[in-house]
Amino acid sequence: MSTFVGDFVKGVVVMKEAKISPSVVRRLPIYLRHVQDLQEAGIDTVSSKEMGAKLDLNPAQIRKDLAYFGEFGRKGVGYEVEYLSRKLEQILHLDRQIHVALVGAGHLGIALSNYTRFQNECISISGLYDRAPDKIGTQVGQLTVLPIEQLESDAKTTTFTMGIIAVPAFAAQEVCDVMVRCGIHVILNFAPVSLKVPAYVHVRSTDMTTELQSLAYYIPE
Amino acid sequence: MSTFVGDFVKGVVVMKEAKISPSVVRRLPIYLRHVQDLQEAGIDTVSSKEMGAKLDLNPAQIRKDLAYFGEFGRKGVGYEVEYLSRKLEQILHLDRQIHVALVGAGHLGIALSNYTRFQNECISISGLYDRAPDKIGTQVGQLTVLPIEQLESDAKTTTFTMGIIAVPAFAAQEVCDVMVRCGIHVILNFAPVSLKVPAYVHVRSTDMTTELQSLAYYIPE
DNA sequence: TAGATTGTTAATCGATTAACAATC
DNA sequence: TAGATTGTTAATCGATTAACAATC
Repeated sequence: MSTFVGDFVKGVVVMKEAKISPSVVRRLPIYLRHVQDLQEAGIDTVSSKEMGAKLDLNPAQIRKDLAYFGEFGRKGVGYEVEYLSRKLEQILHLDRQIHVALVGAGHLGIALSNYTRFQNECISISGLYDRAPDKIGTQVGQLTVLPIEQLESDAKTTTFTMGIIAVPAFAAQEVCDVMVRCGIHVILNFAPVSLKVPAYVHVRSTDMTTELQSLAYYIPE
Repeated sequence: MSTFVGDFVKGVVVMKEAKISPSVVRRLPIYLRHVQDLQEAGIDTVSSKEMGAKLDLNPAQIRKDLAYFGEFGRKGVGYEVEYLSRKLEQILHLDRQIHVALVGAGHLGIALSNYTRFQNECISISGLYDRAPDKIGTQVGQLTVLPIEQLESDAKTTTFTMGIIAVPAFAAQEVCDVMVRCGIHVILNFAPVSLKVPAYVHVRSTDMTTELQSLAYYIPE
């Protein structure tokens, strides 16, 4: 059973799913990939113990994570691989096409657009934008780099559900604002700035420099 | 004052710095970047309150994080920007040259090697390796793609202190093993596998697909 | 039936935030 | 001096792990 919390909105009880913690959500794709691998290998049942050993995670944590979304396993048996895979896809919204708007056609942007093209069927970069005149019009895979001004009008015909920001720090907030105006409420930001967004927008920031610098801490003397 | 823990090794008291939590370490580069920005803007003092507002972090957290490493601030005044910047560089080992071995000259590898070249002075990709014969010998920036077999011998002349794995999942563990044999004890892994390493090796794994898929969870219905 | 494994509650561990004495 | 801000302890919050009844 999933956990529910009741909410009162203007006298009407609105049932809303309990907020799942970010740490749990970030593990879901790891589970998904693993059961997909198992599926390909023709294995049709897996226990939390086996998954834990392979993924280097605590079996109790895996069971607890999955149990937030339903009762997917069978006691004494484990999880049916195909069923779990399908359920995880549903939970992660990977059962539909996800159109991503990518702004920034520099090295990183190009790598990202090539990368996602090969890795995901359902997540695809559907628009690649930049500001630099020398980049606009160039071809990246099957995409043509478009002027950033065009994003807002494109968003009227293509339903972008995710945005990726791959521009320099100074331009990131502006790009972010455009995305929010376009109705993009989920954003992956590679610029080293903390973006200001309305509460309903979900931003994750990550950047190479921060990553490398924090790892440098662990270099032995 | 930094916190110390005493350890008994063969009857001799060895003072060892208390292990700093990963969450703290990951915030340090964010502080560093901010004070570097302030320095460039000619500002010479900053309070935890001001930093918190800008970086979207709790001021108490910033003070506590910094206090693990020493008393860097002045009560009633704040932190001296230049001093804090220098201290953070020391803590993160960014006061020395860091040679990175990058394995995998695909789109991601190329983007990374271009990226780090522009962003960091002290962290530099000093060797770029791949297995594919059609990639070996090609030029990426000022680097020539070398055969992966050469990494072990190169490691005898260049002291690689970090490794980046940008190869497909199936090849990642093997590359990781080579790095560990080369004395590389800090590894950033972009392949979607959980790598098995000896306890003294520090690995951080991140990958685009997992990142995008977990974000997809937040797409509104 | 006996062994295995889930779903879930309770216990533990770790990280964040609040509060405040010390002091610039 | 009065106001500001640190460093640090205590309180809170959240995430992980252990334990176990239920049951396949």
